Amino acid sequence: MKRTTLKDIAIRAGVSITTVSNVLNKKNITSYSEDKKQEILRIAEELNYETNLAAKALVTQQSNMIVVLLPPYMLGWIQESPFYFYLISGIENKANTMGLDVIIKFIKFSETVEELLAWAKSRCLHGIVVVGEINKSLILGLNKLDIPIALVDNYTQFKLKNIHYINTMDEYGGMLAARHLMEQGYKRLCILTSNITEEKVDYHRYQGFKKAIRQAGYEESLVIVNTTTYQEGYDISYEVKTMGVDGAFCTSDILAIGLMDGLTNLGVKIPEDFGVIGFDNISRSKENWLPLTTINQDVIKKGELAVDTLNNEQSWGSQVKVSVNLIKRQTT
Amino acid sequence: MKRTTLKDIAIRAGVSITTVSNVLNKKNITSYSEDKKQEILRIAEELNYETNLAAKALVTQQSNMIVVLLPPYMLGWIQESPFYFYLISGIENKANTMGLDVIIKFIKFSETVEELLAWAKSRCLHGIVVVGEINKSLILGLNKLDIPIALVDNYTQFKLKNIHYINTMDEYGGMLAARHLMEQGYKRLCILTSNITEEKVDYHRYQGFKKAIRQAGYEESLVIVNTTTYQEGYDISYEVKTMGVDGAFCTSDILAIGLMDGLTNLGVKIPEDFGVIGFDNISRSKENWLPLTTINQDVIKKGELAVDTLNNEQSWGSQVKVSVNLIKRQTT
DNA sequence: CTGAAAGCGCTTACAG
DNA sequence: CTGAAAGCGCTTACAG
Repeated sequence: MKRTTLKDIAIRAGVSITTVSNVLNKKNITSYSEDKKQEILRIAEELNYETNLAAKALVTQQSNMIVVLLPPYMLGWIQESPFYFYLISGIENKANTMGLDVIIKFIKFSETVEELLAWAKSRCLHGIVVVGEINKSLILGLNKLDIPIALVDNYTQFKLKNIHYINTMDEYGGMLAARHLMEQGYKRLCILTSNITEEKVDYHRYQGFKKAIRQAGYEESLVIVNTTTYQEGYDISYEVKTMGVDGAFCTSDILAIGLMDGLTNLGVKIPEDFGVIGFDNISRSKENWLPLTTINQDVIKKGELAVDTLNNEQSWGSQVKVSVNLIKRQTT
Repeated sequence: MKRTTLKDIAIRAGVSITTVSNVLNKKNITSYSEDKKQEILRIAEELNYETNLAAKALVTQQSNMIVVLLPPYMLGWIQESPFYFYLISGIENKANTMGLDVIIKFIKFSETVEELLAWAKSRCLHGIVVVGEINKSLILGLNKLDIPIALVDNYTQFKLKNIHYINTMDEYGGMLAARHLMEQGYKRLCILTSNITEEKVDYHRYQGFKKAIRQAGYEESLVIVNTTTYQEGYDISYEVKTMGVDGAFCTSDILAIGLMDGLTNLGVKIPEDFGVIGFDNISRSKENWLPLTTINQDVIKKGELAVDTLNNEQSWGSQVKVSVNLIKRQTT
């Protein structure tokens, strides 16, 4: 079953390939008679014509594909929540409305920057969405390809052509969390976070939390975990219990749930004796034996925004920030 | 920055494009002198050459891309677990080792079969992986494209060229669940499942469960839920409690966890008074306030197998079945 | 207003 | 052993 080409249609319609291409691509072209246009459309339909996108890509130098690059640590994390799946669905959804397809690529630990760049180059991508923290030289390398890049949840500060940032109001979220805990009467607060360096999302959540606490004249304790996972939260619960604090802000929901299960197991009553608040509002935070108070962010929207900014030259080097809000449930 | 082409290399090396193409593509071609080969490779490297995959696709009629098609109901489900994200990572991982890229596509409710077929046709796909239940006419339509299709967790029975099935040993898993419940001393068992029709995964889990129960001379009760979600499990718990049963097999882990939280909330003691077993072994079943006994399946492997079978003409129309095993935790 | 022709970058018979 | 040439299916100046 050979596929129909423009030539087939042209022959059948008794016109040139140029004409067929024009009619098919430029919906409101006026230079052809309505009759001729209808006839060509009819034949295309009849012959079941579909553009060969590879051919189109070759001549236009544009593949109509974007790629979502997921850093290696992501595979360990998806275990924790379908969070990034939502992000991807947002990306895919928006991309589709723009006639773009999305390739998904999990970066392997064994993959070198060069290999990745070679790959990206060969695909003539329309854009790249990078999720989370990623090798800086990779960003710089990708940037040399001269195609738009959207960095989601990434706090590097490249003020470059083609580079866009999509973030959450992490700092504000941290403040909301601190204020809520204080409002609920908790007095000795701690924050559980992963290693904090300036370029991490958790750092900004921590900064907001700290500011609000200090403003109120309180002190905060800092607890560093390796990764913000259920297991880490659970395992650290004994330490937290013995610290003499009565409230905790965890930089991810799954960490908060682990902590809360651990504390409960140690006989700590939540929310009576101890308040817990998370961040993200993953579905599990609601669907849990004790629904979790958390900071909500719209991750699907983040995905959509990422695709949007790709074509927006105005936003080169600048950050788009998605808003957050507090969702009070039963752990505070 | 114009990209390097074969022509650029050919000129620099003083050979023909054909020669360059041959050297670059056929690693162990012998017809050229080692010196010349090295020289061409060196120049390619120096000029930072990368194949233009669009051009290659055009001439070979093959894009080196596969697509993962996710049915519309999937978006509601991912909420429940990162289960399908794992599947995709398995697919992506295997595909990458074969030099294939994977496009991800969430089918929208508003999308017609025709639109989908038109899209698939235009992309010159190397293969299609379909996840879950999907419109039969879509399968048939895709099949007309004459490219390999792997159906994962799909129980239709098309014995056609290019059609492959990847399933789990669902029936056997159901049997394991029933036997385990009985061994643990539970006597009046029920199964919670979504609507059971022959072409659904849950149907087969139910069949296995029923068989084992009947073999043992017991009777089973059947509880139908709309979707196998946490909320449904939680909401049905009162009904289950009043049914006079002392054990339940839920066809998904998340449903089991919902049921168990609901029952616990009603004062039912698990596992003392009531046993619960799930299916899938999602990460949450382990990382839970009360770890869930469940039937484990290797979903990453399923993804890898799906890609594998794509190129295997032997398996047209036949089913590959991934094994399962019981994981005893604290709910039985 | 319409179409012949060049060209996108590659692969692959085929001729020398 | 090597390369000129055709061709994959499309778009787009440009000429008539």
